Amino acid sequence: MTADATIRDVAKQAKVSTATVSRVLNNSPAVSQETRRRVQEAILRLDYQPNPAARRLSAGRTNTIAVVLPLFTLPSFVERLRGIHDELSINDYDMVLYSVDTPEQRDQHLARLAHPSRADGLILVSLPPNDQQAQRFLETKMPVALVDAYHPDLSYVMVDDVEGGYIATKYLIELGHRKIAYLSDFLDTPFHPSMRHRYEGYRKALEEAGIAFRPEYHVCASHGRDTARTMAHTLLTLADPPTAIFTASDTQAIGTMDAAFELGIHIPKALSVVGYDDIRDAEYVKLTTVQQPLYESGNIGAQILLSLLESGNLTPHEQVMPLKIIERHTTAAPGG
Amino acid sequence: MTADATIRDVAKQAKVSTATVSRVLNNSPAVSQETRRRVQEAILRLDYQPNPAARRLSAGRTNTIAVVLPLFTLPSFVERLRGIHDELSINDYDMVLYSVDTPEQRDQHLARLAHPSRADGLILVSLPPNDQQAQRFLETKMPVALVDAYHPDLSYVMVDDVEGGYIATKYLIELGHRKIAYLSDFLDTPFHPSMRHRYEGYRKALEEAGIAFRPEYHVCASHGRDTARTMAHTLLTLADPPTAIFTASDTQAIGTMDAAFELGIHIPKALSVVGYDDIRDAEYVKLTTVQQPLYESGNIGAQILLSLLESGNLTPHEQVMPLKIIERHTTAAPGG
DNA sequence: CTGAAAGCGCTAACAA
DNA sequence: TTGTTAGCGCTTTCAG
Repeated sequence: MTADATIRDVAKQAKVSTATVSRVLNNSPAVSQETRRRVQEAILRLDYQPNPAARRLSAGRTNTIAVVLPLFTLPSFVERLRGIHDELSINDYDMVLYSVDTPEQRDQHLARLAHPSRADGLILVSLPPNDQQAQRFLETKMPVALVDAYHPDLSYVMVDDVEGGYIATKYLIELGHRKIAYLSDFLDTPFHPSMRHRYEGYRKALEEAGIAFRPEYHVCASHGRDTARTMAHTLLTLADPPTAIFTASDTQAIGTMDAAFELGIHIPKALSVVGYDDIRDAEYVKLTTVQQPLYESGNIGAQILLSLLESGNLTPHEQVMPLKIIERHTTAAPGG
Repeated sequence: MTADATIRDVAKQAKVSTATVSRVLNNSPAVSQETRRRVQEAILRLDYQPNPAARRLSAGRTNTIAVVLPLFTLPSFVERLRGIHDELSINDYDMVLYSVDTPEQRDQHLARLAHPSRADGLILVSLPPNDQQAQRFLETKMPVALVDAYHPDLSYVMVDDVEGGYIATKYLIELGHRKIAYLSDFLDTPFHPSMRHRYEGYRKALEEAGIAFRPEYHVCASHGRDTARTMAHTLLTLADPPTAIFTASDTQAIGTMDAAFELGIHIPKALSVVGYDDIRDAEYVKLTTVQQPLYESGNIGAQILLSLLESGNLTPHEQVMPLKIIERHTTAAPGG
């Protein structure tokens, strides 16, 4: 009742050796029914629980997966995390969380976590490692799965953001729009190559439709509803304003809607807006947007990692998740 | 470069004993400058990292805090979790997450986690343990902090929901309302005594102002925007409808706004609405609501737990966090 | 200030 | 099928 029972106490109680108790603990088939029963009874009676630290030290595996992700204030992280958690939990792995806010923190955590004594595997969410780090993982044989991040040498589950930019723009084109602007974050931000990809998709769809790209139709701003409002304002007060605006995020789409409202521009009659992400607010404001499977991405990332662990084989798995347009009420044919 | 360096390798390299390396690792003052330097150099050269499992086993502490919380799909959990994470991270504790969806899962996790070999301490978020579980924690001397949950024998950080119901109602009364309805979840749900508390606060404010409670002004529904809309509808089509509705959550407030919109009832001119929680959407829809400090609650919960660990003393700390009304645009004087 | 040595609680050969 | 035993890598007396 006081000090915790150890494997020795159980052995004594069941009148067997600790090795046998260990066998029962690990479901070894090489134990007779009767012995197994006695041991289990002793375990129950003593309320025995194996000491995880001892187990880890002895067995050389931690039964722990480290999950590293930035901020986790964005709704998308939560959903991804849930997907990861559920899969790990089913497979009886502990999930340790490391949140990263700066590149230095990222480097520091990744360096520490590259040691196999820390975790059996790593999941990096929205956090592409650099080449040196990837190399390190390979050298230390640390299994890694990237979720919403990419590195050529590692397993990943991602969305094709070029495709995302493409389908959003194409959707607008098919609606009849020709004057389509793109409002985004700055294209080359440290953690987010996706920003550039979406832009490329936008350009590609335009080109395919034979619509000339107009530089004044592409504006960048740091992320946020207010800055987006400002940028949208300049877009909408252009001499020849766009009839549709595609934004790199729902937050920016909402800022764009604010600007349209201020200027008395009716959505979707006079302006179509397409966002990206399908955050919760998107539903509330009836925003047409590009949706990616968040929960699934995390879940599949965890599955990939576990399969890596099981096979002991580090051949990278690559999984591209589908993206789709969710049509709501912020888009219509131009002038319609 | 291949197999991980151990403390012995470092000792050899630095030409000292493993005990000395251990001392350096643990910042023991009993090491000479020169020796310390040599050891640190060896550590660097070998890229040595102490094996956490070995450390835990030997030292008898895990350097890990387990955080148990339900669902974690609600935005409030994320904020609380961030608060917890930041504090633990600063103090160099690992945070292991357990998500709980059913009472059985809760019981199972809590039983396992009550063993000191699992974690140095526990934080339960929005998850009140039952008496037996609390008793267990006390017996096993497992330090526990409750965040947004209450048990008389354990440390906790909470909000006073009676107070919350009270200030919301009183705010409406001071605005001049006399016909104030309350729309809530069912009062007695397993994990949420807060529902009943808010109701009590509502009753108390009414009584204090000499306003008779009208049973038809109190409606309950399972949580959700749509069911809230339905219930608000019945409230608003009463022969003598309320001029203000206080809801037990922002989601329900938004459902209430939906109903008012359908019925052509202007907010705030013809109807005032006050929510509870201050979720992100609340800001978007300009909802007046009762706000509680989410990040801080988690942060302080972690602080309390760490102080429990340090002092080795399990005297419960009790922390009540302030609640406040955030005035936005869904409230006004009646008929105003 | 430093080292030798005894564990921490478990697993996994290896024997029997 | 079961037991004996040697570690896993570290911390911590206890001597010196």
